[in-house]
Amino acid sequence: MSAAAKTISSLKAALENAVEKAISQNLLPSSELPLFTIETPADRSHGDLASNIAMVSARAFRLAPRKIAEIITENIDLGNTHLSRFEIAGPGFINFFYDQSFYSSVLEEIRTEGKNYGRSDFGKGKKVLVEFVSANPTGPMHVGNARGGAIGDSLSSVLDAAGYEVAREFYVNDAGNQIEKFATSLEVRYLQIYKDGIELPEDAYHGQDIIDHANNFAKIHGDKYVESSSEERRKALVDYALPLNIEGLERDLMKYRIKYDRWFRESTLHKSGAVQNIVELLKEKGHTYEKEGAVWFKATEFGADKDFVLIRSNGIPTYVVPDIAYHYDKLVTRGYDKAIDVLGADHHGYIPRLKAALTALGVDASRLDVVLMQMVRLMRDGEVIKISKRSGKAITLVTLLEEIPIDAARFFFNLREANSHFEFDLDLAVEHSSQNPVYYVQYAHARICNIVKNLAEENISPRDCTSDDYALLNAPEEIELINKLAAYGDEVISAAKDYDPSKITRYVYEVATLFHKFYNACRVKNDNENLMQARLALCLDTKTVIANVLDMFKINAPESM
RNA sequence: GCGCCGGUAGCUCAGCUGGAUAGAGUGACUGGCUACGAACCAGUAGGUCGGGGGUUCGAGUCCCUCCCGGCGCGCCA
Repeated sequence: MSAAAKTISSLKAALENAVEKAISQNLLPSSELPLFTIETPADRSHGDLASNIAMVSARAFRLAPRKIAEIITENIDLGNTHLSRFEIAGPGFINFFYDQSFYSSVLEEIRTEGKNYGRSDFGKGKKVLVEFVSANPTGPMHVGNARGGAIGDSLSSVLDAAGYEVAREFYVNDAGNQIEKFATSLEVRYLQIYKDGIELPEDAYHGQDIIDHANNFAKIHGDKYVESSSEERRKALVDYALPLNIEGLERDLMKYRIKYDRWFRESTLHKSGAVQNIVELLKEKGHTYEKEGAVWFKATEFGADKDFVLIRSNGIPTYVVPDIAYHYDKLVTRGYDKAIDVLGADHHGYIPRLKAALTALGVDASRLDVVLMQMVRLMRDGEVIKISKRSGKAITLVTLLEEIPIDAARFFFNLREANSHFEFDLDLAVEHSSQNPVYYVQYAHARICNIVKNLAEENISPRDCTSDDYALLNAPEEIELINKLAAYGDEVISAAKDYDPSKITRYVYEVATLFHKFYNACRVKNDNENLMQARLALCLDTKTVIANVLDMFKINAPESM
């Protein structure tokens, strides 16, 4: 447990003991203590930690909050809490202040833990499967996938740091209707090379990539498939193009520094009979009925807003069935404790259905969590770029990554919480990339490396510091920076709890801000050797925290820039 | 029509399970390199937290209602 977390839990115990003691001495009436909080006030003049214990218990003890606060503080024992001073303020807050031992222990902790600083066993090794991007292999990825990729990959890393056993997975939709559409599109484009008057259907894929596939296919096989059966032709085209597309997805995501533990093929669920099995299971349990030749699932009995079709009247399952089978596979067959899906907000209506089906199958649906991601609005020249899949004119992930640095893309797409509507300004990301917040953070890291280098050239190297050395760090800029570094472990846990890795992006930005302020206010190199070493230690600890975050998010932490 | 998400400074967004004077970046204006990198820092200006009710010691945060924007509501995926 980090020094910060330890202090909070010991303070909580001290407050509870003080109340107990006061009750036993009849200073407070015997009554149950309501839930109270301990938090870090926004304004540090209100202490390092503040509790509302006196205010929330005013009713229970039938005393004025400030009076209760007095009684509690008269009976509190702050030994071993890293807190020495307190004051009663405002409507009845009790504000506590760290003593010097707190700062020393934080700095010492970071120095010893190094790369492990911030990691915890909060998740207790629970197995979680994070599925993200899972773009259709029928075409290139778009900007929305860039956001999904950054969020999913970063979330996985955060969960890992918080003590979960994490696997990353990409679900490949290599079966079903969209593959048929893919086949149709390829077929038309191929035939168009040799014949006139063949139109591409409105709802087919209109992108240039389909035309390229058809042309390349024709270069290899010529007109061999023009006169063959449509079935044969479509199969040959899909067998040619689909693997290329899947390889492309893998390659492009790798370029984006995303490496999956597994690429899970939808087709394996069909081959293994898992899809059919789901329908059979639901039928056996009596959760289905037939209507107009189709098989329906009684989803309303399991919390969904309406029933839905499992097997169409033409005998083909709807897309939901393989999805149910896939999640059943994650949670039951493979036994993950949690399945987390990062999905676009346009899928939100389908989540209750999926959960209803899992419930009907006897799976605890709360084991499936969904991180909904709002759409990205792409801006250029102050105007929204409309994403049109039909025309194939969407900005692809590859194009985007050619235009902006990977570091910037990963940082930028993980800067805003998933569930917020997000505007991506291409002009800013491309033309003014030096203003991108990622450079601000990287610059802090590079600055520290530079300080260390300069001192080394003067034969000054870091040594172990004593608590007396650390005690010299008492400028407001120094104290604030240490406080921020101390909070890292809790920030990771909080981000893991909320499935919100963007909190850590914002956190590391704040660390950089406080470092830059410190840098401008306090010179590391100075005449007081002890102070210089203490500041050097603070620099190195800051570097550790920044590097840990950037490594976690697979963003470069440069020594110079 | 029903459901989900959002509406906080000119713009883009934070605001932890309701807590003390609502924050940051960016844009505007003003300062700071003969000192460890100015890709930085300091300062000024800018707010009826979409509107209106309610809950309580206390509301940007919870409840109700209305307005505006995005997305869903298929035998598409």
